[in-house]
Amino acid sequence: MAGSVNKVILVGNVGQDPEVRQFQNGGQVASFSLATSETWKDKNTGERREKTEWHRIAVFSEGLVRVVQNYVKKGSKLYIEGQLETRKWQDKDGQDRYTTEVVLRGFNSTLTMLDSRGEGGGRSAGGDFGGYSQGGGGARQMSGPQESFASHDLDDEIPF
Amino acid sequence: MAGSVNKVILVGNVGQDPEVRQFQNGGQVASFSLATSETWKDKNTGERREKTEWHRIAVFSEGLVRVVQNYVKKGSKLYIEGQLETRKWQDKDGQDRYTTEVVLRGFNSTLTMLDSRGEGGGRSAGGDFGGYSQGGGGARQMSGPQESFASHDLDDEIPF
Amino acid sequence: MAGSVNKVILVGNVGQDPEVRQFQNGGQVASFSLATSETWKDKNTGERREKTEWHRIAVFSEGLVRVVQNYVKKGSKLYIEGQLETRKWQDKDGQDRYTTEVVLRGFNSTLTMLDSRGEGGGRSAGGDFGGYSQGGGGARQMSGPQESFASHDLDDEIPF
Amino acid sequence: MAGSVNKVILVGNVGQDPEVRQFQNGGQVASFSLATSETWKDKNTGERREKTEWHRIAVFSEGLVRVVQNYVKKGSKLYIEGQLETRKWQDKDGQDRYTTEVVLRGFNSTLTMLDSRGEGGGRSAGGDFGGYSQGGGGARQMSGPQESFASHDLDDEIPF
DNA sequence: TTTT
DNA sequence: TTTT
Repeated sequence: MAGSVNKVILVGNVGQDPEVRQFQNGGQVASFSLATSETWKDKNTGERREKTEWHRIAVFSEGLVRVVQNYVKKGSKLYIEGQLETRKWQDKDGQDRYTTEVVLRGFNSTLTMLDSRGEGGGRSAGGDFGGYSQGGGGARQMSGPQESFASHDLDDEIPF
Repeated sequence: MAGSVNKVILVGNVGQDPEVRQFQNGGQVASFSLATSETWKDKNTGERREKTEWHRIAVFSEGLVRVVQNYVKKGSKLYIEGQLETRKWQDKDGQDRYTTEVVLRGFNSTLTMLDSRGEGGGRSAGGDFGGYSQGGGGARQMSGPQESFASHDLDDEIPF
Repeated sequence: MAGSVNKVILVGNVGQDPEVRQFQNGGQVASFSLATSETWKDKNTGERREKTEWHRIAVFSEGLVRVVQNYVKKGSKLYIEGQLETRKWQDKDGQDRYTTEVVLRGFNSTLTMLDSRGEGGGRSAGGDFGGYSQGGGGARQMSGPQESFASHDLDDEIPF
Repeated sequence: MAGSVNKVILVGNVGQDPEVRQFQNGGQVASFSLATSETWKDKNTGERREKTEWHRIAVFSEGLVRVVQNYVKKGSKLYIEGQLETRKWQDKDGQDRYTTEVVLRGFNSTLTMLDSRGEGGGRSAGGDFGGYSQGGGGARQMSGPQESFASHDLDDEIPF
C-alpha cells in the first residue's frame, strides 16, 4: 500500500538512562522508556485522577543515537517524532509475542531536548554542559542540551 | 506528570470491517486494524522493498463509534488522530500480555474519511449522503463520506 | 470540501506578555507571538547560522484564554496545537491585507506549558505557583504551570 | 533558540496546477494553493455552514519538486507536512508586506498523494505508474500515484 | 519580541 | 521507570 502516514509525536520524560546496543554490522540502537501522562477529574467522584502511559522508544538513526548517548538521561524531557512499529519475538516458551515501539529511523524522525540548560540532574551526561560542547569531529557547535536534532544532520558528519 | 503530549497520526487503509462491542454501562468501542506501509529501495540489492505495518485502532468516542459503524469498512482509507495506549491482559495460561493500541477517546481525537464517494465497495454505508458541496476556488467537487469528524460533534447529536 | 486536515504543531517561546481583548458578545481572544528557530551549518562558509520564525497565535477557546491569562508570559515555552487561518483586513489606505495566524479554537486545540515549575521569570503570573492553584469555580486542582490544557475542559467548568 | 518545533500537517485539495520557478543557482520552487475546509452546524440557526481555508504551499526539496511537476495538479488530494515561514516583500508602492507559507524543504517534509489511481482528471501525470502493490492481510489493492515522498528520497535520485 |  |  502507499499513500500512507505513520507518525507519533510525544512530549514526555525519560524513565531511566538509555541503553545502547551494537549490531554486528556496526549499527546501533538506543532504547529507553518515555512517560506521558494525563490528568482529569472523575465524573462521578469528582476526584482528580492521573494516568501515566509508558512508551518504548528505539532510536536507530546514527546521529540521534549519538545525541541520546551524550545528552538523554533519566528524567530528561523530550519532544520525539517517530513511527509506530510492532515486532514479533518468541518468549522462552517459544510463544509469539509482540512489542510495539516508537521508532526513530532515517528521515522524518526528530528528537528535541526540552529541558532547560543545566537542568535535569541524575546521571551526568559527560559533565560538560557548561557551555559549548565540541562535537567529536569538530563540526557544529551546540549550546547545551536544549537543541533539536533530525537525522538529516547525518549528511553533515557529526550532528552537533 | 504534566506538560506531556501523546499523539498518533495515521493515514492508511482498514484491514477488515470494524467490530463494535457494547459495555455494560452503555458505552461502546469500535475496533479495527489499519495498515500503513512504506516502500524504499534496498541500498545493496537496489530492489524496491515494501513493509506494511498494522495498527490496532480502538474508538471510544460515542460520535466516532457511530461514524465507524455507518461508514468505515474493509478497504476504507482513513486519517486518524488518537493516542497511544498499552493495556495489560492475561492469556489463557494466566501470563501477562500487553497490547498497544491507537485509541480515539473524547477530545483531541479525529477520524476523517479519505475515500472518494462511492468508492470502497463492500458493506453499504447507508446510502443517504445527500448534498454535493461545491469546492471553492477551483477545487474538485466532492461530497459524501469524505468528511471529517471530531468528538466535539457529540454536542450536536449525529455529526453530519 | 471535506476530508481535510488543518493542523499546526509548534514548540517555542513567547515573545511578549499576551494581550487579551474582549468581544461585544462576551467572547475573548488572547494573542501573542511565539518564536521557533532552527540552526544549521552553512554549506559554503561552514558557519553556524540560525533563523528565527515568529508565529502569531490567537486563542479563542474560553478555557485556554484563561490559561493564557494566568500562566503564559514573555519567555514561556509552549507546546501548541492549532490550525492555520488567514484573515483579510484593510490597512489605513483601504488596501486589502492578509494576516495568517495559528488559531486555537474549540476542539482539537491544545496548549501545554513546557517550562519547569517556577521557571520563567519576567512578569509574575499572579504569583501563586507555590503549590495548588484553586480555579475560580473551585473546579480542578492543578499543580503549577507545567500542565496541559485542551478545550474539552470547558465541559467541566473551569479547566483547572 | 533551540528546542523548538515548527510543523504543519495538511490534508486538502490543490486549487490549481502548480507553478515551478527556477532560481539562478539552479534551484527550483514549486508552488500552489491547497484548500482545507471545515463544516459545522450553526449554534443559532441550526444551519450547516462551511469555511474553506486556502494555504500557500512552497516546495523547495529537489525530489519533491519533481513529484509536484509530475503528479500534482488541480484537484489533487494531498497530505503535506512542512513548516510555517513568513517572508517579507515590498509591494509596488514600496510598502512592506508579509506572506505566510507552508514550506517543504530538506528534511522533515513530506508530500503524499491521496488520490486513488486514475482519479483526478485534468493534466495527465505521465501515465507510467507500473506495478500494483498487493496490500497484505485483506487491505485494498492500490498503486500508482498514491505514494508518499520524503526529501530523503533525494539520495536515491528519482524517488520511485 | 523569545530562546540558546 | 519519569514528571508534577
